[in-house]
This record gives sequence, C-alpha cells and structure tokens, in this order.
Amino acid sequence: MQASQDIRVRSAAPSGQRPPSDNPLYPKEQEQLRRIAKSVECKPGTSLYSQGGQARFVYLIAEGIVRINHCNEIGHRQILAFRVPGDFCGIPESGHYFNSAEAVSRTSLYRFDWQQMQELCLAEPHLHSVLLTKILYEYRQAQIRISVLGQQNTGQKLASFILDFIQIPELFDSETSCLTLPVNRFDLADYLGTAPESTARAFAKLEDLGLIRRITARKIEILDKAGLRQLNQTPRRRDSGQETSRYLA
Amino acid sequence: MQASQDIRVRSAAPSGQRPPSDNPLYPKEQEQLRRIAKSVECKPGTSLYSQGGQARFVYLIAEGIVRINHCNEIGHRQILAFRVPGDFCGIPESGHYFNSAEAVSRTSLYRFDWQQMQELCLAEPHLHSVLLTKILYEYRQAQIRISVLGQQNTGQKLASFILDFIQIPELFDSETSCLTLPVNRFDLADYLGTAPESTARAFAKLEDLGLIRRITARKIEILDKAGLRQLNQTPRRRDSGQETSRYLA
DNA sequence: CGCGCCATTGAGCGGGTTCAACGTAAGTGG
DNA sequence: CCACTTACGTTGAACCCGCTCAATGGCGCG
Repeated sequence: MQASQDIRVRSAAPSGQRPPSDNPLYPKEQEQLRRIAKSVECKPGTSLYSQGGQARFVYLIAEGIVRINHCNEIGHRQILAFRVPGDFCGIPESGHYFNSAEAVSRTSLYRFDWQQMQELCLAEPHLHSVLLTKILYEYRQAQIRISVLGQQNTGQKLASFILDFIQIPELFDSETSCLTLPVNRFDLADYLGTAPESTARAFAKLEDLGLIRRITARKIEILDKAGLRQLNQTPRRRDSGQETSRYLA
Repeated sequence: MQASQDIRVRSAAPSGQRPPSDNPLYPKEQEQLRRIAKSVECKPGTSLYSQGGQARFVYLIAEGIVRINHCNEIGHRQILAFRVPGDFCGIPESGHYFNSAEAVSRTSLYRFDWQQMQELCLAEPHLHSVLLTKILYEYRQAQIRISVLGQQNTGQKLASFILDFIQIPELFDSETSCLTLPVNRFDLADYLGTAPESTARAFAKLEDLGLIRRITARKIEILDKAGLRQLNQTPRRRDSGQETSRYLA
C-alpha cells in the first residue's frame, strides 16, 4: 500500500525551460509523504478524475504520461498539457476538479488526500515551498503555451511540440533520434488548437523541409533539431511594434 | 515608506471563474507583510520589471491595471494577462523575471523583497497557503486562456475578453453598462493573438450583431451580455469527438 | 488649429478548416 | 492464417476566416 521508491518531484523538463531550481525533498519529508501516499497503477485510457467532480485526491506521477483536458461549456475539448513523472495534477478548485486527467500510457502514481497534504504542508514549511515551486513551474509552462497558441502557425506549433517532447526521456530515444508520440492526431490537434488534418499537413511540411521523417504515424525521426528551432524564429504575423509605446489611462 | 491601507489579496475576479475561496490574511500577517512592504506609485506606461532581468522584488497590486508581457526569442510579444488589484506579479524563476510588466493605468503597488517574502512564508504557514492559493488561481486563469486561444475564433475571443473585463469594477460602469478598455487595439490584438485589423473587424461584427456599441474606440457599451456568452457556445471547428476514445501506449 | 497616432475599412491573398475519399495499420473472428 | 472490420492517417479540393498592405477617417494632443 505504501510507496516504496523515492518520491521525486519532477525529473524531465519540457517546454524549453530549465528545470525548476533544485529544491529536493528532505528524507524526513519523503517519509511523511510516503505515509499519506497510496500507490495507484493505471492502464492507458484510464480516467484519473473528471472536470467538475468532487475533488479529494491529488496525484504525483511516478511513471508514465498523463493528459490534462479542459472542456468549455459546450464540451469542446482543449488538451492543456501532458504531465510527466515528477509532475503533480488534480489540485482542486474549491472542492472540485478544474480539469480532467487521463493516463496516456501505462502509468503509476502516488495518490494523496489533498486535505492531508495541506495539513502536512502547514506543518512542514519546506515541503510547502517545494509544492509552491512546483506549481510556479507549471504555471510558467502554461504561459509559454499561451505564447505558442497566440503567435505561432500550425507548423511552428508542431515544431514547438516536438522540441518539448524530445526532452522527455520516456519518449525520445536519443540513440536513434526517434520520438514516440504519446497520442493520436486527434489529441495532438486538440493540444495544438487545430484540426487533425492540419496536423497531418504540418507533419508533411516538416518532412518536406527535411526536419523530420515519419517512420510510422506515432514514430518520428528527428533529422534537424536546429532547423526546428529556427522555424520558430519566423514571425507568423507582422509585428505590431508596440514595444515602447505609451499608454493612456 | 509603509503601506497604510489593508493589504488585500484580490478583489475582482475576471475569467468567468469564481474568486478564490475566501482565505483572507490574518491581522497579524497583515502587520508582518506591511513591515516588509514598500508602497510604489506608477504612471501609465511605466515598466515594473523586464523579462530576463535580475529579479529581486514581487509586487502586489493595490490599485490600477498591470499588463504582463512575454516575448519569445525574436521579440514577438504576447500579452499573457492583465492584472488587477489583489493580484501578485513578478515572482522570479531562478533569480530572473520570466515576463515583463507595465502599468497600464495609474497604479499603486506594494513591493516586497522576494527573499523576505519567502522567509516570512516559512515562518507563517497560513500566509504561505494564501500565496499558494493565489498562484493556483492565476494558474487556472492561464489554463482558461489556453482554451480560449486554442478553440475560439476572433469574434469569440473578443467576446471572452469583454465578458472577463466587465467583471473588473475599475473598468465597467454597470450604471451605463459601459466598459472602458484599458489598452489600444495593438495591445488587444497581442492579447487575443490576432492582428489589430482583425480586432477592429471583430468589434464591427459584435456591433452588427447588436451585442455592443462602440462609443469611442476605448469606450464600449454592452448591449447584450447573454448574447456575448451565447456566441461562445458555437464551435469554431468541427468537434474531433474523441471524448471517450481509448488510447494505446 | 494642425499634426500625428490610432482606428477603421477595403481588397487581395494565403493558411486553415471542412467535407470527402482513399490508404493503412491493428484487432477480431471465422 | 486470412478476410473482415474498424479506427486512424493522409491527401485532395473548395471555401472562408484572418493576415497583410494600403488608404482614409477620427480623436487627442501639442
């Protein structure tokens, strides 16, 4: 019932950011966390929790990939993020889950009672600040996604996605330079904010440019990492050039 | 040098969310915060801090509106958020600012040394959790923006913007149903992820639909709030219909 | 009062969505 | 083991939204 391995707060670091400044848990905190943790195993496709539902538990991913969805009023889905080992998810907003989460691959997690976790945080300030640091990091990732969605065209968004995901050891084999996509084209489209067909065309375009090669739909060989980065250096739109403007009340 | 009024952590609540669960500061914490706070006044257009710069201070907005920018490598700007009284900004990432911030209107803020603030948090667990709650709230706002940018067309994004901003008492006069826009069309475009011309056309469209009326470029009368909300119930794209699909590793 | 910046509108174009058809891979059952 | 089935992926063609460039109009400021 108890977690056996060390409880790590993040290992991989997607989104082009450096990983959060080292702020590891102390052995004592490890022990205390382990006491309130319950290990959970998930098969692909399993729902961890659902948007709007009563929220009692938060999760820390030990292994696998988890997808975070958010649906608007009419049930239109946006994939907000993919979470990797070391990430938290499921922190409630006033007693309810704000998003939904599903296991994408075989996943093992630590489950915590959020009440207990909060109480433990009150007693252990350092743990509290580790949690805060963690959330700040995810917050910044969200901000990067806002920039990407707001400014880039489909090809650039796909390139950003690829560059993020080759940072995840679980998915990228640096020997063969081969990236395993965790999701199908529909999910990817909902992540990038486009249609699945556009995603397919974007893949074709990157392949034409010699930046990648499609081995299968889910296996992509990365041919030119620098080229992918360079692609994102091109503006999608004219710059509004308001860098130094002055604003009136 | 010292802040005189009460230090409030948020008053308004844009983004269609309910405000964060009431978690006010205790008088004692108020007092301790006040001790390390320095009041700052800003004219419109003043830069509070710049992306990449050495980060020493965090800010709590007491009055006015602050704009948070993020630039990518080639200096393309995305406006991530507008912050209102009660909001924090400027929390550093490993010693540097992750975004830039500028005063949009006449603004008064409390400035805190981030080191001191963190130390205080370690000593005062409840303050710590207030801060955490606050950041979680802003994180969720960012997630909503991801959904908006990923799924909505220009007209819908503008409607979302308007619906958010009529929640800010500072900007919306409910007597006359008149909204004062805090920014020009260029900024608004960078916030919505479109071109300024598209923003103008979106205004024209909402006016045609009888949902708003432009009094001046910066003053908008809201004619049909329900209609604005309803606009966002229409899908921009076909639904990919993957709600209950199963995923293979 | 005039100047300049901002806002708006028009016209043309290109990227992305949509609908549809076809190809492909994996899983199922005979 | 193979045919069938189904879901996913890709590509084509047409349309449309939004970007871009350009010109005009209007508001605010000096």
